[in-house]
Amino acid sequence: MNIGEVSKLADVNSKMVRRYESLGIIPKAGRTDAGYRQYSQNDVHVLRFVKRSRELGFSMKDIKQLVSLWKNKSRSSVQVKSIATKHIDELQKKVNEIQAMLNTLNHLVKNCHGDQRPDCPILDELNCHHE
Amino acid sequence: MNIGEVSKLADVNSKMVRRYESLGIIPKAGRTDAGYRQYSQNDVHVLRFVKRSRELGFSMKDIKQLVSLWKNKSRSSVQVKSIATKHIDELQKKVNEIQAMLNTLNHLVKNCHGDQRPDCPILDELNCHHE
DNA sequence: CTAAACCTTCCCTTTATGGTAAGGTCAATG
DNA sequence: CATTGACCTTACCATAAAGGGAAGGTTTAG
Repeated sequence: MNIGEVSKLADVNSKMVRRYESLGIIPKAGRTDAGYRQYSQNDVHVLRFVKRSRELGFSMKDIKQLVSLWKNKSRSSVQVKSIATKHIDELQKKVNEIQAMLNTLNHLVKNCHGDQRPDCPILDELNCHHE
Repeated sequence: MNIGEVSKLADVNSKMVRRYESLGIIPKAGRTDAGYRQYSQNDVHVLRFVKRSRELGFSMKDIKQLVSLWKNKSRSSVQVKSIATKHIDELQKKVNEIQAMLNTLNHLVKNCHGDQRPDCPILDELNCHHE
């Protein structure tokens, strides 16, 4: 099948299919005489794996490794687990950072009357009185 | 003072000082005959405001508006509040997304024995059995 | 044969933060 | 005076992920 069909079946934009190929995440597709990429049902399978990994926030770099491990039947699960654990740590760190911002912002917004008057605790805080 | 000093005082990389200028977040600095940018204590103040805003995760676009409102003494606090509220919504949405990823990932990792054996619930999940 | 639908590669855009290169300026020191 | 080192300038490149759009070749249906 052509790239358009594999793209539809895997629900991955064809632009991204080409990109995954250029990044080495999926193997280089065979070509017709005219240069059109050709795909099989198995490629749909791989692309869905990639898509699901992206939905879980894995980086392209991690996904490349995950696909490789997935294909390698003699892998050890500890390798996979360590990639996932590292990713969890990064996500947790990001959540903590954003949550800290939210705590501050929610506090500021609660104290801002939000009317036509110019005085504003939000700007006051940004103004770094505390430094 | 030169860009190096204002950069140190505001704790903003001089690269970023130039960038903020090019984005119109801070006014264009005056120049010496040799072309060196010149800054005053007030510029330190503005840069600290920008830095604090970045720490709270505001986008450059938002910060441009916030600085403008901050300087405009006839602003109404409702304008500031609406920028902050929109930002809170975006951050909250991001936290929810990441938290959903974390829930899934934590579950998967808990069920993966993580040893030398090849069978791995993490890869099984990514494999989209459920679709 | 032509027009639509599909494919190709290449460059551009976004967001924020920098690295690096190539070169001009300034101040201190020998 | 000349050199050296610290500082400044602009300009281009890189990151990460997902595409938009151009310019052009191919295929298929009418």
